[in-house]
Amino acid sequence: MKKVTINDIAKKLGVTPSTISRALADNQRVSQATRDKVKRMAQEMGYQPNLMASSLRKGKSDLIGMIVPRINRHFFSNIISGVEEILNPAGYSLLIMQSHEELEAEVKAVHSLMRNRVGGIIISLSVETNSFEHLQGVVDANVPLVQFDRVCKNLKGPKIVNDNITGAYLATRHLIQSGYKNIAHFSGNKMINVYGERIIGYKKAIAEAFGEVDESLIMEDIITRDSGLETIQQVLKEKEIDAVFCAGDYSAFGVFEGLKDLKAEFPGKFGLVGFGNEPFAEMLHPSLSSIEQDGREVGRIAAQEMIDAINGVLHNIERVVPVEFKERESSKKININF
Amino acid sequence: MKKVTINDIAKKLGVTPSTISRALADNQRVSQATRDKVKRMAQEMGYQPNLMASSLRKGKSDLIGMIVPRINRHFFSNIISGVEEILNPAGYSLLIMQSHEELEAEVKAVHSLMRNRVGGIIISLSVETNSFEHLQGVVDANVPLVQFDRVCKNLKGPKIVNDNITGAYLATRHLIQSGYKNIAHFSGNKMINVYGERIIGYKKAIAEAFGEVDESLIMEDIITRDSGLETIQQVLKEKEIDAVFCAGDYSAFGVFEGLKDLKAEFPGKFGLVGFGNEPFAEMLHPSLSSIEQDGREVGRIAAQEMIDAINGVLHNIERVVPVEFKERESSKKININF
DNA sequence: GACAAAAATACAAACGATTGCACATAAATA
DNA sequence: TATTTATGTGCAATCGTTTGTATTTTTGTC
Repeated sequence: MKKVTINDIAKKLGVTPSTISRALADNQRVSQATRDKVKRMAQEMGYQPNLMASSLRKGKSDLIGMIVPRINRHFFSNIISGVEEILNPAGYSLLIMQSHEELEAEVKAVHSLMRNRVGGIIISLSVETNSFEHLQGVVDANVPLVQFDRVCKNLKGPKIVNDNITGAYLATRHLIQSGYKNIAHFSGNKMINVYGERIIGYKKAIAEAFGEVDESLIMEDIITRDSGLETIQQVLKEKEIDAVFCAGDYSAFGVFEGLKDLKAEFPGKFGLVGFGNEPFAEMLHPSLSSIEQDGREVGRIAAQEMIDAINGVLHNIERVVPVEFKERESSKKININF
Repeated sequence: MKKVTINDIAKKLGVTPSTISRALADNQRVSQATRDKVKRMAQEMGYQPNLMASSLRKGKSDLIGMIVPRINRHFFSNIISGVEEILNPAGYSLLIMQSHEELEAEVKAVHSLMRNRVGGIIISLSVETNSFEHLQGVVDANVPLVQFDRVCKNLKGPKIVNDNITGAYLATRHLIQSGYKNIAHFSGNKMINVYGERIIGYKKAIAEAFGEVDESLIMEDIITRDSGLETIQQVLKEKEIDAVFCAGDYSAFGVFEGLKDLKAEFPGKFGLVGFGNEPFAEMLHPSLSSIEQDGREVGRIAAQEMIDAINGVLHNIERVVPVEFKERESSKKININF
């Protein structure tokens, strides 16, 4: 029941462990005949290399750490799939941790990954993350750090982000073209790149159409369903708005619920667009217009950047992945009743 | 930039590495004074233990492998969270892999985890899995194997499953109590425990109410949205049914779409219940009745069983986690029009 | 102050693989 | 035949910890 090692094979074949090691690695220094013999025997004995020993000796592991806010977000689970798609065939395995949007958990996760001597870390920051020593530590330890989606520009290394500006611009422009005039934007914390960029896109579209932007229509820290619901209820009492562009689908759903509760004429008199295109977006009635982010592609690029970095080519660039506007019922043309 | 090891600390403090090792492990054999001194120095030097070296020496790792069909299923991502909740504080990390419902990927994942010398494997089988050598290999290698949800009864070790029979029974009984008489069941592959059990629950409720079961109303291999949609369209042409109990929410959503397309009077003349309570279930209009599975709890139990197994107490039992029926609009009382 | 018992630390061998260097055999050249 | 040059293997150290055993130091007792 004991695990078979390279030494067991060596003994069986009457050669030394070093020959076995080389044979299995297809090293030219051992003859083809021996290589075949060794491989056959390894197979037969059910040998599985001990990657811990190997990594320890080689000083690098084939484990890649990945930290995401939560894995049950459509976008993040797609990214994970994209990363796996590239990394697994290349012989790497993923050590996945969730930060649950908390800085403390993120710091712990980073340390845990470092203790496990991962070959690199792929991360999307938690909303809480406002200090970066834990990540600077990764960089300083010479462990490749690839960031995606929610990134910190001050940290060296590749950053893969969505085209948030264009996405927000398209969403807002579409609402404008549908006839809506007073479009609010429910955003997140604008210090976080993704939300900051979406605000820029929103403003660009508004400015283009109406000349100036009413800053009071931009509301921060509304990314959950509950806050979306509460805010729309509040806002409709105070302001004259006829559409909302939400920086996330969950808050958009909160708005959606609020509108239904208030028996608003929606869609038709009120427009709504989300961001992220969660699976439920198209299932709603009316279906929710949203911005689709290509998570798989983000993941694939992140993985490729990681492999490059491991091989010594660390690109200090930001790669922008295009997004797509999904037009659905929630933002359809305004009903003009004379 | 070099990683600091216990040898570095030892040299700095003028003691041997073994003392450092013991001090950090709070071993009684080293004096309290030395322990404090060592810990302070370790902290100061930014020491992070090399878990690969440690695992190699100890012959066991703190990495736990986890294989799920897909992480973007609400149920599975909840389970992962539940597992993390128990395992992370206990000092273990999760190596997560997806089988994407394919046997080949599952086998590869198992081998990859074994090469990484994980301390144990927590798995839910792919739908394709009909041979079990890869898992028998895990058991034979004395690596704890904890199964959940989709399990193989022939493999030794803990199995954590939902109360599928009761869930299906409740769902079906509710449709009956709502006045529906011809209730079809869209199932999966009945060789898989979860689907087989749901069929049993369905039959039990039907038999209890109507005396006998019309086997032709049980349709297999319908777990995707597309197959749900196609099947309902087909079935409604051929049979007189007024309700469907689906073994999953995705197929239920397919049925949902089909009913809308056909402009069926739904709900009211047609009842529908799903299984799994995906987040979208309550967002639909009409909202979808479903069976809520407590994924977190399943995960917590699986993790606890894993810890027990690692500590030498491998329970060869099946633990059944209760489910909850979520009554919503899609299964509301039938409209009787005289 | 001598001596046993207890406490603290040191020594050294593992864990399983990798790899620079040395060594042997065989083939090629002088 | 002697000598060089490939070619294939073996030797032994190493990666960073852990841990059984040996050794030293401290403490306590008479």
